[in-house]
Amino acid sequence: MRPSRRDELVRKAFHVFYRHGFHATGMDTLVRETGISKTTMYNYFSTKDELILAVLRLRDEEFRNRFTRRMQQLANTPAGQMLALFDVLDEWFHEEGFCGCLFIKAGAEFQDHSDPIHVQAAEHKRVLQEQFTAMAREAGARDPRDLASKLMVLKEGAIVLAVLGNKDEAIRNAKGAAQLLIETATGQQVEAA
Amino acid sequence: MRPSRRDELVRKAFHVFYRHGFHATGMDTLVRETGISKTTMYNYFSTKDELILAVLRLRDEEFRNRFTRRMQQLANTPAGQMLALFDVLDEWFHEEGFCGCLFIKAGAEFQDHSDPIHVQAAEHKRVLQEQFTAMAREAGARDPRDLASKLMVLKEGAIVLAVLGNKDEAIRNAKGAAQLLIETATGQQVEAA
DNA sequence: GAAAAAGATTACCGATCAGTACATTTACAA
DNA sequence: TTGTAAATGTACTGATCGGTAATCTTTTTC
Repeated sequence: MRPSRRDELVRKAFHVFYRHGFHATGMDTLVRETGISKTTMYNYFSTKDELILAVLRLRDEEFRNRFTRRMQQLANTPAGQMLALFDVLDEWFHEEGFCGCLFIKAGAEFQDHSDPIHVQAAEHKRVLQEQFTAMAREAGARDPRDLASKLMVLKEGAIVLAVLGNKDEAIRNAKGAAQLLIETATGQQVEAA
Repeated sequence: MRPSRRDELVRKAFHVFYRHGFHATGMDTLVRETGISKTTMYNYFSTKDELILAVLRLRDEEFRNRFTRRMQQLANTPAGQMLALFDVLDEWFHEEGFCGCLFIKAGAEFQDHSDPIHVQAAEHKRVLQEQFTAMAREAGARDPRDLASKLMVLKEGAIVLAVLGNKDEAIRNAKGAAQLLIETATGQQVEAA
């Protein structure tokens, strides 16, 4: 049981689900796009939902790792790193193939709150918010959870409007609002990169 | 050609699409849920996509009417009315059957930017932002479009986190951030209702 | 080099997909 | 009362849905 083949499936399935949606993508489409036979898929995952869950888990880990690492690269101070979230978002928005947040899509397509896929999507947001809360605490915010939650609101809003509106306007306004919030919450000036 | 029957179809189709998604809802499901025969449906709309477009148009009009009217009811000053957006959102979040924004879902399920359904969803956000811009101008904001866009970001973010996280936390933080933004942009104090 | 594990191939299952054909019923207007 | 159009029920199309079974080929492992 090589893990590489399974990872390859999950990674390619992510791209198809991300671009075309979960319900709109059939297993036969995945066979065609990935070149992996259906038998092999169902050896690794007994249902389509389990494959989707595996895709969400992989994306969750990679997405959070990438964002936190890049935020730390772009600024020195904790407060600056929080603001840099919106520069990382900016980079992401302008990548080729960007079409929104996989977890927002998952939450939208699997609305039932008891559905494991919905739960997994919600979990991603919860963990991310906890990471932001830790950063806000480091930055000396009066109410770290409060600041982190407000930045989360700005982040999700920016993503939605990047898809349905103007990327640059969305990120500019989200970042502007974030700067005001961070400065108000920490009492320190933060320079926009 | 009575318009009431067609409206009834669109209205009931909205509820099913809203709750279960577009791709996940088949035309046979709509027949079962609405009690309207498939033949009648295809008399009014020649494709499923056209029905979806009609649903979006109806929802767009009713949603914007309701929100602007309720915002005006809840506050007297223009600035207060803008902040009241988040009280109206709060009411909406706690309605039975709330499960997010139909236009965010439409934009997520129909990702192609040239798809008429995606265009229609984006148009809803654009018109709403124009309405907010007019209100921000009335409220004396230095840069009305800037304030309106920032409030849009907060609104969309609150909706996403109301679905995938905690409704009360989302609305509390969005409103708190909005108050700071409105006061900064207009230079006047705004009381939270 | 042989056993065994993994993958591919192909064909298939019943159910559902969007959409259509057609004959029947309802409702309203002349 | 009759003519007409809207609305209906039923049955159907070919395609696709998620998932399975059996057979064959490749790769790994001892």
